[in-house]
Amino acid sequence: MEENKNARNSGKNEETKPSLNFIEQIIEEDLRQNKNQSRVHTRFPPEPNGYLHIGHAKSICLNFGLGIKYNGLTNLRFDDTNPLTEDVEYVDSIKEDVRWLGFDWEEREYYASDYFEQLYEFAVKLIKKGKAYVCDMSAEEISANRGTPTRPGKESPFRGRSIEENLDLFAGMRKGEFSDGEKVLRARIDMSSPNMHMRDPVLYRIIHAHHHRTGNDWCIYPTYDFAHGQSDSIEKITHSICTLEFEVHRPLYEWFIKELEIFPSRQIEFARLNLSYTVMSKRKLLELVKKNLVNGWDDPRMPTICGLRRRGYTPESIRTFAERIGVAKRDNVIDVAFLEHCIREDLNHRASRVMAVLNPVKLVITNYPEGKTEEMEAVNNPEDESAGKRFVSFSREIYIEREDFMEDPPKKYFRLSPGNEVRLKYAYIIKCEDVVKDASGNITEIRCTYDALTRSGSPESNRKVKGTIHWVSVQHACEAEVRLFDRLFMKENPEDTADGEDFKMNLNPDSLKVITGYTEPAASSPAVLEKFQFERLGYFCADYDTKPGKPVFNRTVTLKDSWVKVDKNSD
RNA sequence: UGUCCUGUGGUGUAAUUGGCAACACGUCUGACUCUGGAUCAGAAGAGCCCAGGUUCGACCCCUGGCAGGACAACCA
Repeated sequence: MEENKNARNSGKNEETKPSLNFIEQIIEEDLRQNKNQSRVHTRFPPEPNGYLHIGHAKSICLNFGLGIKYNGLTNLRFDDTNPLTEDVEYVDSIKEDVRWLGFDWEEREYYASDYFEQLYEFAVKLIKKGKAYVCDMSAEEISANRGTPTRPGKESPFRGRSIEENLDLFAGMRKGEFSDGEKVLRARIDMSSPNMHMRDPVLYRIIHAHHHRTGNDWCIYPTYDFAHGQSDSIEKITHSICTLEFEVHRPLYEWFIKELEIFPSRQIEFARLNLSYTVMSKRKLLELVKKNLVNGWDDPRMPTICGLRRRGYTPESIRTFAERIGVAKRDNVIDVAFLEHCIREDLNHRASRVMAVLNPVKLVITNYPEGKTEEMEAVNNPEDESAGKRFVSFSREIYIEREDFMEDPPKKYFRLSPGNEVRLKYAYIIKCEDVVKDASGNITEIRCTYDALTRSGSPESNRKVKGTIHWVSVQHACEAEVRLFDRLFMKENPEDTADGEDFKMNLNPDSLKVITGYTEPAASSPAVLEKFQFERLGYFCADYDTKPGKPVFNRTVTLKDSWVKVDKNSD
């Protein structure tokens, strides 16, 4: 007993080996057995019919991460088998996003459409083996005859066609002798299989449409089931990783490998990412875009990669996020707070600090000489000395946040209030002497005095005051448009709607607030996507809409704020 | 009422593959602080879906339940 405990403890202290997720365990077992000549080859296989989102990022990081970890390769393959929904616009954005995330597929950019000829030959092979047939039933008829999960289906009357006839008909399909929907090629498996996907699945359908890569070369297109696994085989993918909903397809995936006698890629399924307060389905995201409920795919409130990028997320933060959420087979919902934690953690180390006042109220230091200006030394990043220092101009009139002043403060309020002292960051300790209000009682000006001995850095500046607040000199302030984002949905699970209601009911009406704020000059002409921490407020990054002299900032995330809790508790 | 998958603190992921549960986020204390940030120290929180069984011993094995999810596009 004692010995066991000691052994365990010492083992823990020596090296806590990062535990392997179940996919890594499978791979390492395969490696141990020297499968595939100990080769690891994965692929990321998006369909170019939409923009990538954070859920895809999980898959990208997983697939490319495995390739890197096991010294293998990872392909980028576009699963472009449906000309009706796909477009080059999407392949371009997908490539950009994968690259931005920091992954490199080198020369291995593949397309399922590149394999159309070979896939066609595979189909012919199946026909010749008597394992596929041309069926003349309509989609509705096929569906009606497929049965239900609990009831077996009925065999197609065309199931018994001769190999010759099937070959001839299939060739005719390719040649364009039939119209859309007139015929399909089906696998001949088992109409009474308990697995719906084994009930003579459709392999090819007729679609007279222009394909973004093959143009009008084809009018028959393979279905997912007949394209995906075979593409894996063609590329000699060792581990074909996909999400859970394809689990029931695996028997079919393996059936094709067996019947076609092709490279046995191994399909492994994992649970897709769900994020609280977020919808992740392409269909729903598309709907938000189409109905202008957001401003496009790259709206900073969107969970798309391009949206997160515009919001101010870094590739590193998304990668560590993807790594830390882990991979398993059980359904999961990750708290967005965790994503936010990852970006804060990253930005904390790399974002330059700057002072900005977003909800300004003027403050006049009555005993400070008019016209005088001082240059206050400020640290660019306390977490990174190499970020250096800068000077911030200080003068008699400054802006502070309205929230940093209260006429009737609660007990634990550390900020400015009548008769109270507070430090102006990098400057002086001031004391509130008076408040000026307009006719309706709104505070228009706060009047203070300063203690000249307390200038930051000076020998006698060490007097302690409870609060430190940020400020911007009125005379030196730079105007900026600032976009404050909040979560897009008010409900933790936006798809959980009362009967008949739509997920859009749960949209947060206040997810975007646009204001004008003041920053110090250091943030007056940011590069696009340049990141800052506005002291005490949060992380912000320059939006694409930034013009010379007209900065636009997006709030990436607020800083953690333990005051809101204190405030709430003091009610 | 078919087949397949899943079921560990609030959330997510672990447990050297049978030795009474760890890490992260979150929460709560306290220290420190010219960001009520960061950092540091610490605490609470699951007894592993349930019931049997095997075993000296089970989160890990067996049996039976229960719960959740996936599957009935010529989408992927």
